Amino acid sequence: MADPAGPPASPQGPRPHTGRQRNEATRRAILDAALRLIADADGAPVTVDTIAREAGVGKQTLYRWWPSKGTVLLDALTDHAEREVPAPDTGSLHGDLRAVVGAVFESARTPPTAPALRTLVREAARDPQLADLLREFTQARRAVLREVLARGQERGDLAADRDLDLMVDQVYGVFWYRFLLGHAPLDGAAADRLTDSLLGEAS
Amino acid sequence: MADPAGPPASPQGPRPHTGRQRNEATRRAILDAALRLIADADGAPVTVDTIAREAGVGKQTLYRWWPSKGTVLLDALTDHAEREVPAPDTGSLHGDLRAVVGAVFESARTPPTAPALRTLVREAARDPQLADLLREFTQARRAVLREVLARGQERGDLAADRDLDLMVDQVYGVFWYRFLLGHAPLDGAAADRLTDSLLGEAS
DNA sequence: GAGTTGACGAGACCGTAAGTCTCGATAGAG
DNA sequence: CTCTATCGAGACTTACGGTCTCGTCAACTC
Repeated sequence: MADPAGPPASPQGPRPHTGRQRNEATRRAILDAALRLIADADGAPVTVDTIAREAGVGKQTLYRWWPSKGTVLLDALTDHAEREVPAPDTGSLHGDLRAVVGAVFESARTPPTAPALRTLVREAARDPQLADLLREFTQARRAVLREVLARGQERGDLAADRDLDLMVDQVYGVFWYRFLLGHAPLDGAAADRLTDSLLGEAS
Repeated sequence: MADPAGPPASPQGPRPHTGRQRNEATRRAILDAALRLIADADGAPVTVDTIAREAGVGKQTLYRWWPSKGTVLLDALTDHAEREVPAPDTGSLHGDLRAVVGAVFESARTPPTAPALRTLVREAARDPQLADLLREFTQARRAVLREVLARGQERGDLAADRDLDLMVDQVYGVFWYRFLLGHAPLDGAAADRLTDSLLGEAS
């Protein structure tokens, strides 16, 4: 009751906050350093000590705000990447599908996203918690693709008995497979052919 | 993996081999222990010390014959798995493709292959040399699938302009994607639908 | 302004696991 | 019998994620 000038929207807090406050510049420095290192070392492991030193920060500062190294890396990536994935609307299923596939493929070619993703997947192989977060991160992108397919099915551009989840997995399966192995390109031509293949249209 | 001491057909060898010889039982014990541990701990990391202790063997004995932990694991898996992958011949492209896809999917359900593969991929994420070996291991299986598709294309069951490499990647992409994420089944029904999807046949 | 509180940089410290080194014992070849 | 390479055992080194401590410093309260 004795806090009339306190922060608003905090009717429950027994004590709002005293003491030194979090330094935003420090947060940025850590995220920037992480992204820089993650992008430079393509796939190579990035250590916590390196991030802290690069950011000019103590390790404890890092662990005060993030529970693990993986969450820092993921935060650094998502902070840079767009959280929103716009669903295309070109009027035709073929056009929409081609747009989404192209956008997915494109994301793997623009640094620093590509090397960062590679590093992140490497880390996720050892860190189950990070693997969950990464799944959640990709969920939005999967949902957009599935939405496009469902719309096409409603309009009758896609057979009613097609397995949409399988089609989504065909796109993301090819994407990750080629992205991680690097044995075949993920360019526009590949996007064209995959789109045609999925819709049963031999070009 | 390492068998440089071939007594015959060695006109160049300055000294054939003196001293105590390699104990075959020891080799088997290591491989068996590795496979057992790899299968039990589904995806969980398997340490070198554990393998050595389980096999009743010194660590140095292990490192005398294998250059790294990953190669031991891969050797344990390939020693168990069939190196030869028979190409099916059902007479029709659809039948052959369905058979290969089904076999690929099936391999992920029979222990100890499935958990071993999972562990191996985890290790490969950190060990580039193991990643190469794993790629080489899967190469034979990819080749079989591509062969089936090429045969179908020659017979005219598949449009001449279809991208066979992309089709192979669709199969293995879906396989690995679902195998590692586990968000969707890899059963016979999925194999049916994937086969139909690839051949443009709405069932 | 004085005092309290919590963030800060720095770095010692711990646990774990891959890989190396050493040692005494042992087994096959000559 | 001797020479040499393998064996089991385990100490040791290195690397890294994560924790703990310490002295300092900034923001908020009284």
